[in-house]
Amino acid sequence: MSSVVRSTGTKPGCGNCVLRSSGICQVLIDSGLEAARPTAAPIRQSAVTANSGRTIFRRHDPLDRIPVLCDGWAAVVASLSNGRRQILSFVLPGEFTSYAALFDDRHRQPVISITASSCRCFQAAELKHVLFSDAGAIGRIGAAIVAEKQRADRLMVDVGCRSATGRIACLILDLRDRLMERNLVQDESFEFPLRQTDIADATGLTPVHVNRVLGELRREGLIQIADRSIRILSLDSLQSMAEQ
Amino acid sequence: MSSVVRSTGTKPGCGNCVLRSSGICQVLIDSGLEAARPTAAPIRQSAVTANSGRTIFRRHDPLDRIPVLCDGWAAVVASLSNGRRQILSFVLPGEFTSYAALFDDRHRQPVISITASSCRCFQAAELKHVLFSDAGAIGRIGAAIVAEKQRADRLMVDVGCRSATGRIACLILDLRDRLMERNLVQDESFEFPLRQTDIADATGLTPVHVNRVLGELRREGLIQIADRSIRILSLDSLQSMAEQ
DNA sequence: CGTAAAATTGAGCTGTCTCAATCAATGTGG
DNA sequence: CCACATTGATTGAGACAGCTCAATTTTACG
Repeated sequence: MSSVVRSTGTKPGCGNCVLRSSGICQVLIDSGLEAARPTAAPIRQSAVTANSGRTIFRRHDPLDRIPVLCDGWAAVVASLSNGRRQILSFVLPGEFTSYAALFDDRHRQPVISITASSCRCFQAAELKHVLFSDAGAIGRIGAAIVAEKQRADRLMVDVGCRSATGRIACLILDLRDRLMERNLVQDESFEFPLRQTDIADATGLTPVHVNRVLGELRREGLIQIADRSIRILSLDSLQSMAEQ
Repeated sequence: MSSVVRSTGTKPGCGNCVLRSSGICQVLIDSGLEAARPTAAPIRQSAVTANSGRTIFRRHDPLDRIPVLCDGWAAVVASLSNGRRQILSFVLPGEFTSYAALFDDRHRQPVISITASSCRCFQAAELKHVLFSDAGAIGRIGAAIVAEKQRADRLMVDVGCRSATGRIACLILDLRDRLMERNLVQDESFEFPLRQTDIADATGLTPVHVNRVLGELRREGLIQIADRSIRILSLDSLQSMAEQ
């Protein structure tokens, strides 16, 4: 079972940390967690790293430290008694697992690592104090909460209303857009470490069916997947498939 | 298209308003919007009423006034270009359409009335000032945000992982639980004004199929629907159907 | 090089959808 | 107060998207 997680004390140790390039990051930086506030005492923090496919946080784990994903991809999942899983959201570098964490005292859903990943875990009380005492930060957090809500709504619409092809195309395009904001898309190509079972769990489909749809998209020359990354060969076509 | 809405100026005029019996209501009351704070200036507010099946708020309508549903049921919906609709949430008396409204400047999704309904619309700036300046209120709002998120996650899991019967059973049980908190369930019977198309749009199913499933549940003696209300005849059985 | 995990492919099945018709309930205007 | 119109519920028959089970190939990795 091994929620094998290695805590490295108070040394963050984010390797090629992309925190700086994200929206949240701006909130944290502007709030003075980083260089912008070198003289003030930094918020106490610890680090957590995990290999791929591990449980980083369990359901009901206390949220006295609020994690921000530094490196790697993670996912918030919910499991059902009938054995099925639903991926509620993918967490990209520089993101909170959910903004609800800022208002909660424990994780409501397990968080798993898609790739090897590392988090910074900020002392909850101190983080909230910094974030909520600055009007500018509150505004940015509000915007981020709204963005998270919109993403969740979009996923809901996808799974509720779209065909298998549409759901998968939407997922790819959604990830593309999010990574684009972070400058992690080059020439319509970006990291794509998801297993087909992950896609299945996120879209409410079967791994076998995901495979067939991806094969179809590949055969039609819309996408190319290799080496844990994807290239969109025909954005227009993919967007029109996403409508369905 | 008639987003036919009648604004009644600054007189609330909630008939048999159940605002007091809800969780949010407590926030508002405790924050001094009502009797608890009779001497201070009340937050300026207006009222909006709508017949059933109308658009109460359109996408992109400004959120300079934040609505709280006083009477009736409403729903937040998203429509797709392919003609399908997804109901993102049902709004019960005493609830915000979404807590994201507190951080946003306009409605992101249309809100429609399921039954004839009425809202109080609080001046956004004043409401936020009252809510965010009181530590106790912030705590309660945080709890409500978490609860809303959990409900959205649960819906996501339902639509992503469950059979048609499971989704419908979950929907019924979810509404029951929410109404129970407000003391609106008597003897396992409660108001249930949803059309079968509403259930279909909320569960990602077809109205025809919803009809067949409801018929099955009725024939098996689990539920009884009549007169816009429902009675759960066998809670245990319904809960076990909900697992699927 | 060997083993395990992931991807791929095939064949058959079924839950849900589509199309279409009928019936019941609820207004609505004359 | 009735004839009619409209909306919602119900039922049937057939189609198909996506699922299940199972085998095979490819990839990743120690």
